[in-house]
Amino acid sequence: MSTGIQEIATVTGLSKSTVSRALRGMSSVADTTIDQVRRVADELGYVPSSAAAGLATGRQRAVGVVVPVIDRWFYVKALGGVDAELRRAGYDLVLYNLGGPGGDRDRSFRRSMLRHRVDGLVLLSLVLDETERAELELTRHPMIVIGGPAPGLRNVGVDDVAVARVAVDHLVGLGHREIAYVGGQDEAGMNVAVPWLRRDGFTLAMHAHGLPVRSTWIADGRFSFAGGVDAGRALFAAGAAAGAAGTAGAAGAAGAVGAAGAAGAAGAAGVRPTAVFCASDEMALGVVVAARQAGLAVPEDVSVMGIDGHEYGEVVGLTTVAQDPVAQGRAAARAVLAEVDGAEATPLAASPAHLVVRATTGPPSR
Amino acid sequence: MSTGIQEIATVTGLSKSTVSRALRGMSSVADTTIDQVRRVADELGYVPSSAAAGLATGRQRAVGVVVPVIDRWFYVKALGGVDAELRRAGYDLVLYNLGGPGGDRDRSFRRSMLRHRVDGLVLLSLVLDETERAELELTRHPMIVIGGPAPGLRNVGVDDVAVARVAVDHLVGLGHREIAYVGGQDEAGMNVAVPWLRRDGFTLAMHAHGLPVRSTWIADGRFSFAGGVDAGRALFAAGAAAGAAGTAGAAGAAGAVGAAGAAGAAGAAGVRPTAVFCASDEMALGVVVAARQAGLAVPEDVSVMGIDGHEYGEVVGLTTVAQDPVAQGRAAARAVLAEVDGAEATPLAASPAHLVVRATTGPPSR
DNA sequence: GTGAAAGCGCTAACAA
DNA sequence: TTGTTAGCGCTTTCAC
Repeated sequence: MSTGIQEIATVTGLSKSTVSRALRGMSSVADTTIDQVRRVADELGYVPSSAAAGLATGRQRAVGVVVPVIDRWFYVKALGGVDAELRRAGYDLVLYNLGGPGGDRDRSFRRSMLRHRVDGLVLLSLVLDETERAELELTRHPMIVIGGPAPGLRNVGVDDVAVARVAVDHLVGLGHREIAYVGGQDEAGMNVAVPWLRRDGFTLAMHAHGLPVRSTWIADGRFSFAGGVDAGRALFAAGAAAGAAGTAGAAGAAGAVGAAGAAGAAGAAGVRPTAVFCASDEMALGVVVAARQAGLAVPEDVSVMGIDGHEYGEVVGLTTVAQDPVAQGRAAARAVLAEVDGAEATPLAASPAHLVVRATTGPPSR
Repeated sequence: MSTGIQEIATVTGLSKSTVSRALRGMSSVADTTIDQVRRVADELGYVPSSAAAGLATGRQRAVGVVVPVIDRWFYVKALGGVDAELRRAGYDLVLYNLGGPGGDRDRSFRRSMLRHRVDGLVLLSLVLDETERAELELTRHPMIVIGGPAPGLRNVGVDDVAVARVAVDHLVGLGHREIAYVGGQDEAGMNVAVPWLRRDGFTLAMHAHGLPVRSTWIADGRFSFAGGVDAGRALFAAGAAAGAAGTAGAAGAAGAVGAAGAAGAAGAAGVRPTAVFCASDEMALGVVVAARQAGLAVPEDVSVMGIDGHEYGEVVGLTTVAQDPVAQGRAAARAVLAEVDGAEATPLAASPAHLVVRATTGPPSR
């Protein structure tokens, strides 16, 4: 096809090797030679072949990122972080999207999927089964997971149990005792560990404070905005009418957006919680919408908080325990890259997360 | 390193060529041979080398996707669509993220970036300058852009002017005459064409209805949620106090979320628009928040609509002109794939978009 | 239906 | 500092 290293060699009268070295700017080549080669390469419109280089070196200068689905805030952010670090190192990023539960997860994992196209792998929040692990191991690539801990693999991520504790502590510190939890499995994300860890963290923290965890206050928000709305509706169905009249005027603002009929949703019987802790900001945002639809003022009637540090939450004043997925992505990328370069696989520290108190949490009114 | 085609050959007593053919299931190979080869390959844990195959065939079975930034709703969705189609075809997806204005766009475009690692390219909403175009052309890869039309390249995307017209028609049909527009350049997205086209479409449609386009009602929402909030605040600053008292009770719901101080923002002097048309749902969502913060009921005091079909908008009842970025991604991927396979580059039809009337638009109250 | 041999475009010893 | 010589692991004529 097009121009190869050979052409440059003939044009310059140099050998292929020298051209190759010059192109890579190796110090053993005369500066003048380098310049000349570069110039000729430019004139000829030379485009290097990563396949050839890869074949020769055994290094593809690319790392793969496996995501359960892409359209999730956390994955997108983490992907961005991985990407930034790879770009810095001159590595390409090959995206392997499992496409959710509907996607042919099995086939995707067929070892041929990897085909030695990448030198390492970053797995986003997945828990692999034995077969999958085995197939991946087969490629002998450095691997690291972002998100939940995975057996046998190094991982970067926050301490989910601790994060949940921080949230509960905040709420309890404000005076809340009736705290509901919105979590649930992220079916689409196929992430198993994180939801459980956060929920366990919630339960543990509640127990630590001597507070009861009512089963009717553990709602499923499917880790999505819409799921959060649903969970909120269920949670607030019980005492909706009461709260509305009391504070609607005081809040000073009204929003009719999609409010119709919300109060009619079926919900847990009994009293309404004074605070709702959500395992993700997207769900928390949904719960806030549900609260408004149910005629409840936030945080006067009910406090709501999440986990993540989502941009929308910032704009809207959502209290949260913020983590930094971009940094996690970068850290993961650096780790694989280091391992690709032969470094020892040292254990990784938990990523930081910190409480960000904004406008959706406050002391309970009763 | 590990197992190659050769090992399988020696173990089975066949030749490399036959093994190669068998592995690819070519019809010229005996079925029994195919089975045998496959079995041995499995036992040996054989992993094909895409680099070697690529070198030999000149085909990498991978296509590159160039995005200005990844963390934008549209790009993520489109990326998902491209990915789905590529996976179907057994192609890998190499992600080239320009990383926004801060990212070294120039360096990224260096032709060596592409290195023949991919057989084709899908460009998300970018307008390239001459140099960039030239460098990309150099690789002689089939290319297609998603989003705005780009000179000299095929593109898939909605007819932005028409979409804006549909929106304006809807609003005018409802009785609105005082319509504001929230658009602006998406600096991060580095997309030039689309914002202009939508704005032009808005202006054109307004003129067609004989309606005035006030310059103070053309606000910059930076194509983001936060930008939408800012734009909305500016737009609503003028008549905030008046609207609030009138409808707060009627809306039946109150939200205190981050409401403090919004009314104090500087805004355009004069009267408030009765409707706001936003060039994206994210901005529209922001405008809705700003309206609520300004004490305005939606759609009683002001109608708001966007473009996109964002999931959040659905939950929240946002009226919009929905497009399908996933389908656009698929279409683009199919087009490159076809061209990679030698098909003629036939022109692509505009992608469909349709009005989705929900709860944020209604007749004007004055 | 299978084998032999010649590369694909580059890098990497080893010489010079 | 530069050139020579082998491959890297696969596909692909062209024979058999």
